[in-house]
Amino acid sequence: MARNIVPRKEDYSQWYLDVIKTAELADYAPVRGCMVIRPNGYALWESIQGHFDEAFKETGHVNAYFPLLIPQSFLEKEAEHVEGFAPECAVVTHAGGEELEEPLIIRPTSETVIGHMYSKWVQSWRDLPILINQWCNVMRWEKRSRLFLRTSEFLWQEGHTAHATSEEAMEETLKMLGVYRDIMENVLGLPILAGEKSEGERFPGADNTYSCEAMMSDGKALQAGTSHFLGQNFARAFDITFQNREGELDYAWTTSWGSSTRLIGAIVMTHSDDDGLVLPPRVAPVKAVIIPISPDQSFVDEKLLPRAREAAERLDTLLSKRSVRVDTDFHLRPGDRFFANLQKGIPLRLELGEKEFGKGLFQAVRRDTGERLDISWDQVEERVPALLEEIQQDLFAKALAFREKNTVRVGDFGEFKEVFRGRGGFVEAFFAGGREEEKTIKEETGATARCFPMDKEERGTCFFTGRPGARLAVFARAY
RNA sequence: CGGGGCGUAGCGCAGCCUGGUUAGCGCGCCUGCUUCGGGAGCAGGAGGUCGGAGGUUCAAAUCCUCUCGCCCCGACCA
Repeated sequence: MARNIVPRKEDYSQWYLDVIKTAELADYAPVRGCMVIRPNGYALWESIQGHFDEAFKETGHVNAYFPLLIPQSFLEKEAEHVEGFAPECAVVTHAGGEELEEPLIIRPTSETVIGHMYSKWVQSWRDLPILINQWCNVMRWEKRSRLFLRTSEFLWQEGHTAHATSEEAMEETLKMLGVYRDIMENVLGLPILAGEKSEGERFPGADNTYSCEAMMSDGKALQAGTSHFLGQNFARAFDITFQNREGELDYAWTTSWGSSTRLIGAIVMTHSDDDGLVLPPRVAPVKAVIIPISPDQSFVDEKLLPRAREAAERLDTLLSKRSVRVDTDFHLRPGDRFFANLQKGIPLRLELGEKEFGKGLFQAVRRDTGERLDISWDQVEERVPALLEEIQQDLFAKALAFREKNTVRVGDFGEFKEVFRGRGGFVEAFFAGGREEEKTIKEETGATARCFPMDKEERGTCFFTGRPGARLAVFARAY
């Protein structure tokens, strides 16, 4: 058992912080609420980025970069938007030794600047659609921060598109939600509940918000990505107009969608255990580590290392570059070496000691289950990728089974409250309430409506208002 | 922003109430020897303006005032 990590059952949030610390994903920055993403954490982010970026480009989007500073007046152009973001904005009032004529907001999101630019770029229906994404940092001043889940500055990706018709914009909104879901499930191993947000949880300025909701191993929900149908709200505010085929002037329809470094928190809280980080192979920057081990250093240098390096090279060409590491931390004792690799979440360890060398094999140890199995040298190229794939599938299946086990359907508020008096999890219930009802529910139980899942388009009697024909919603306490 | 707690070595803490040698302990770190297939043992060593400022006093980590910061619990949030 790890002695530098508090067990999950004892103190979940301390466990979360300990896992991040021992895996060296991040550290606290000198500025309150900010974090330093350490090399291991950043490599993970780069891996996540790579998968998303590829998918965005596959679906016709291009990358661009818009400025960090936004004129304060821009934010004020969309009433709901400013109301939603003003409390958490950091404002630059001085620069060059003088007070600025107009304060500049450090972007909490970029709808406004991008809207401003789109109005310049769009004149005709021929200029549409515009499909732009940007990778950047944003700042939302948080009262209470937690590494990766909620920090004042975070890294993310924000897609901003403009379309000629409402239908096309809605199609885009849902398409990107699907892209998120696909990568989150198939690469990050996070079972996703994709659906529409309730009125109270909607993005400020959006007509409709859709989200990907994941369940963490403490039963709480985490919003892993959002996709917004902005209607013509921002087009009106920023005058994004175009002449349509009929020669009439019309407002464009826009969307925006984002996912952030919060995903790293989601990965940690979905797969990790009391020994530390566990990473799904497809997202793990290092997928396997070969550990040559022997008290006899000359045997290591002459026999084990060459064998380890050769296997690593063969696997690298098969998997992806630099995805198989050879552990050369010989200054550490064996136990330390095993633990160091274990706690960093590397999916597969391949141990190569004198015993294995004599038999012409590696002893493979799965990070997720601890299961050991021998792999002979000539089968490495076949069995390692297969094993990694198996781990990927198993992690997803395990997370999905956990979510299902912790999801219950309730029919009235009494049952509802009962669930959240206990361990929580996801609660399915028909719901027809609005902002006020959501507020009451949150006050009494701590739970909020996460989404109306798209896979479950059922109707029934609202558990709270008793109205008929209510949509099925999922409630949970959320991060 | 309200309620509670805490700032002493890289980390975790003791000492403070009742002021008085050179401010301790554990982990970590450094050096050496022995170990080495599952977080080693022994020996030696480095490391502190006790969060900051002011005050009381012959004397302050300790008492007083102010201040800054952090953590936890609530309200707000990707």
